Order: sequence, then structure tokens, then C-alpha cells
Amino acid sequence: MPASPAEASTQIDRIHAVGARATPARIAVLRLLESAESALSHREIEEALATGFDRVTLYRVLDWLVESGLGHRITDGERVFRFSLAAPANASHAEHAHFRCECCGKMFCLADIPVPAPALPAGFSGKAVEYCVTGQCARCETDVSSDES
Amino acid sequence: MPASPAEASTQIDRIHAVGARATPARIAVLRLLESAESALSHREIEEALATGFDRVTLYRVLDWLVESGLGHRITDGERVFRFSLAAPANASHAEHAHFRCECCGKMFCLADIPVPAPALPAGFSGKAVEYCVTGQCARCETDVSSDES
DNA sequence: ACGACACATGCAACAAGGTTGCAACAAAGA
DNA sequence: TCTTTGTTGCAACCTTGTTGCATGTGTCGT
Ligand SMILES: [Mn+2]
Ligand SMILES: [Mn+2]
Ligand SMILES: [Zn+2]
Ligand SMILES: [Zn+2]
Repeated sequence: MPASPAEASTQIDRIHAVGARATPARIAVLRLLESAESALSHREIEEALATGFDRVTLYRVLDWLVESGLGHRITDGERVFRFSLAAPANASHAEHAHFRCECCGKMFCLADIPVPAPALPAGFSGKAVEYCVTGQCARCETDVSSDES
Repeated sequence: MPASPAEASTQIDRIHAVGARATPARIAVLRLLESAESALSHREIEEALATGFDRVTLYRVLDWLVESGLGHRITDGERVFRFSLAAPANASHAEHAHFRCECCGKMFCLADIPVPAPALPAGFSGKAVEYCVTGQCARCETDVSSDES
């Protein structure tokens, strides 16, 4: 089933809104991230998009995503970058906490949980804060508890 | 100037205390991290230790450092691990905040700043928290301000 | 002091994630 | 439709970190 034209044009508008060209790779990545429940790595995106976009093209789309402000990049603590969409159009992408599941490896944006403000030593000036919790996500938790021996 | 024997024996004792063999590479890394003001990457350690320890040996020493509990590892958000010593012998290495300077790239352990406890959504269970602030460190701040045009 | 043994080291090869240079290509606007 | 300028694909490369295996060495018992 091909993507509905209406859905695609939503993404095209978003791309044009930041003054960029709407290319198939960008549209596909936007659509994928839109439907993702967790932040995705380059690898995951490459696999989800069965279409044969070149590795480098995807890297460049992801760079563009972040630079244009349409998405943001986080590091998952295991040396890989993960990407998700910024808050849809309206609010500026407020700083928020992240959660990484050690079981399934997924990375969640906890948009509801505010990041506590830092208290820095004298002379230090902070700009951004990264707050990431690791543990088990809701799904993995239930999977484990229903797997009693 | 060669390392004082007294200094070296301090490191040797620490290594023996965790039931490990005191090798030149381990002693050198411990001594270096002891005197470091910020968490060091493998690369930085390799360069600081002019001695020709093999790349892999240093990686293994760093792995051992963390596994033995003598040190801890953090990710600096740019896909590299950094290492620093755990609190010297006495207290267990409590969770603490980190600061990464965007200017000089150094990573500081803010041992005094406690990490705020997370409030997670239902079903999620957290184990560890990573709290890292990025900005400008005290030194870079003064360097910039004394560089007025 | 000596020897045995377990553990640590060096080397080479490998792996994953990401970047760069450049020629060919295609959105967007005229 | 044409032109322009930004984007793509490909090949090569880089950085960080890991693995296998033969050789070397710290430690402990004697
Ligand atoms: Mn996020
Ligand atoms: Mn630390
Ligand atoms: Zn999970
Ligand atoms: Zn600095």
C-alpha cells in the first residue's frame, strides 16, 4: 500500500516551512519518525525504510533534520545517535528527559517529565542539560513478569 | 623526572586491594587519572602517556578500571567514552552530575551536585540516571572574557 | 631466589558508526 | 521547458572500540 498523498503532503509542507527541498528521503524519514514510539537510530531507520536509500543519504537527512530544527538528536549511551521529531510545529522543543530500556534497547522521549535545573559551580555556565534514565520500559517489564518459571 | 616510588606504591596498593596485578600500564593510568582535573578519553590517555603502551592494552586497562570499581565510565555525547577515578577508597561512587565544556571539550565530574531523582511514567522502572550539563567551563569562560575586541 | 601458572600484553585483523569528495541528478522557481 | 542550486549515490576513509592468539610477566608457593 503506497503512502496516502494527503499524509505525504503534510510532510512536504513541513519541509517547505523550513525552506528546504522536499525529497523522497526526507519525506520518508519524517513519516517514519512521526509514527515511531521511540527515538530511532540510523540503523533502525535504514531497516524500517526498506527502500534503498543510500546509507550516506540517510545520514545527511538526519543531519539536516537536526539543523533545520525539525528533529533532535540524542546519544543513547552506547555510542549511537538516535533521532526523533521535535514537538510538532507549535511549541519550541523544550528540554525533556529520556529513557533508555536496557532490555529492548529502545529510547523514549519523556516529554512530560521536566528536566531539573542544574546548580553549577562558580564560573561554569550551562546551556543545555541532558537527563537520561536507564532501566526497563513498560513493555519489557510486563514481558518479564508474564514469563515466570 | 621519574615518578617517585612512594607515589607509585600508592597505586600498587590500590590495585592489590581489588585483587588485581599491578602492571605498568595500570599504574600509569591510575596515576594519570589521579592528577586529571577532568574525565579523560582513551585518546587523551594514550597521548598523555607518552610511553608506548599498546592501544588495546589501554582499552583493556580502562575496562578493568570500571569492572574493578576503581573508576567509572561516562559517555560524552560525542560517541566517546571518558574515564575518571571513583571516589578515593572511602565512599561508594554515588551518582553525580557531569559537565561537558563545548569550548575545550573537557568533561568534569560534579561530585557535589546530586542527581535529581526521576519521576517515571507508569510501568517504567529506572535503575541509573545520567545527568550531564553542557556549556562553558570556568577556564574557558575567563579566556573568552579576557579576549574582548 | 626459583619456577609454575594465571593473567596481562602486543599485534593483526575486524566491526560498527559516521564523514568526506566528487560527479551525476532532480526540486523549485522562472 | 530551462536553469540553478541543493541533493543523491558511490567509493573511500576515519574514529572508536573489540576479538583471537601467541608471547611475556606479575604473583605466589616453595
Ligand atoms: Mn527527546
Ligand atoms: Mn563522574
Ligand atoms: Zn524495553
Ligand atoms: Zn572549557
